[in-house]
Amino acid sequence: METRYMEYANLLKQKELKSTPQRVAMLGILDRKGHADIDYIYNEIKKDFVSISLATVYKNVNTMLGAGIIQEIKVPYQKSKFEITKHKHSHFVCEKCGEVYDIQEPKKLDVELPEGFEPKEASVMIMGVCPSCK
Amino acid sequence: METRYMEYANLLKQKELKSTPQRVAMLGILDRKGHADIDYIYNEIKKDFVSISLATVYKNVNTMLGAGIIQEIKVPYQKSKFEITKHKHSHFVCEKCGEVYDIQEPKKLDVELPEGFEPKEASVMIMGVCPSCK
DNA sequence: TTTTCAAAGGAAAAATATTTTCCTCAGGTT
DNA sequence: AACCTGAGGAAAATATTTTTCCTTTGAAAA
Repeated sequence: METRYMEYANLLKQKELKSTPQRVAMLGILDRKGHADIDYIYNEIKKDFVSISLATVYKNVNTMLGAGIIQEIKVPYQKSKFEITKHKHSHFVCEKCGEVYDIQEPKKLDVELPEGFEPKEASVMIMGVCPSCK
Repeated sequence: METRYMEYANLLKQKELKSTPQRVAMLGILDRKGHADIDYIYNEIKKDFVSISLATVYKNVNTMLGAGIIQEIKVPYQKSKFEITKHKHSHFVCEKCGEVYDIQEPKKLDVELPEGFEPKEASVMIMGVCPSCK
């Protein structure tokens, strides 16, 4: 996965952020897990960076959110999860295990908006049971 | 609005919860505002119940959530808001003022789910600009 | 009505969660 | 190699939410 690390480093630099081992590791964790909350990221990264501070994880999450490198997903009944920004998509959340999955967004979505409402974008979330939990 | 208070009282009793003036007031605030976060509810209710504890607001929100009387709405970039449970609907969130509006849900929603995913329900949120902010 | 009792309210403390401060260190440029 | 700004770590400060403990009250029963 050497190449991946380089990708993350470049991604950070493109956004005018310093590429640090901690940030690269965080992106690696998010890439592998798909969707992770702060605690997951912190516990995972501690395996490689034993003395990393939780504050660093928070600070990097906020910085990378601000740069648009990652995005926050607010999930019902759970702490927010984060994912690396990619092509627009929707989410499926398993109500058994809580796992979040990316799914393709509906091709079209006709919502009836009252007069004067200007839609900019839509987000769709499906709750249900995932294959592993059936 | 006398009648409304009776409605709230009955609503609580139907769910086996004690009807207290504080709970009735909270429901009244939610009904009037539509969607409110903890701080809004607390600040509003303090006008009538000067010495109410923030803990009481939290406890009642959790209790009424558990009973299904109210529901939590996780809004991007904001603290969670709560609303009285009503017929199923979607939400429009104004990215300028943060206000949440109820809108009718899309008639149909065809999402392509990978094999093995069992959808139970969908939630749609539209971000955009509301009439007041245009 | 009065009595009764579990559940609710209030105050304060505790537990969680997140951000900030402050100082040292390191990434990336000169 | 030297420089400088931004990043990391530790700890403190804030913010948020829950719990504890004791008093009060809603509402059912007597």
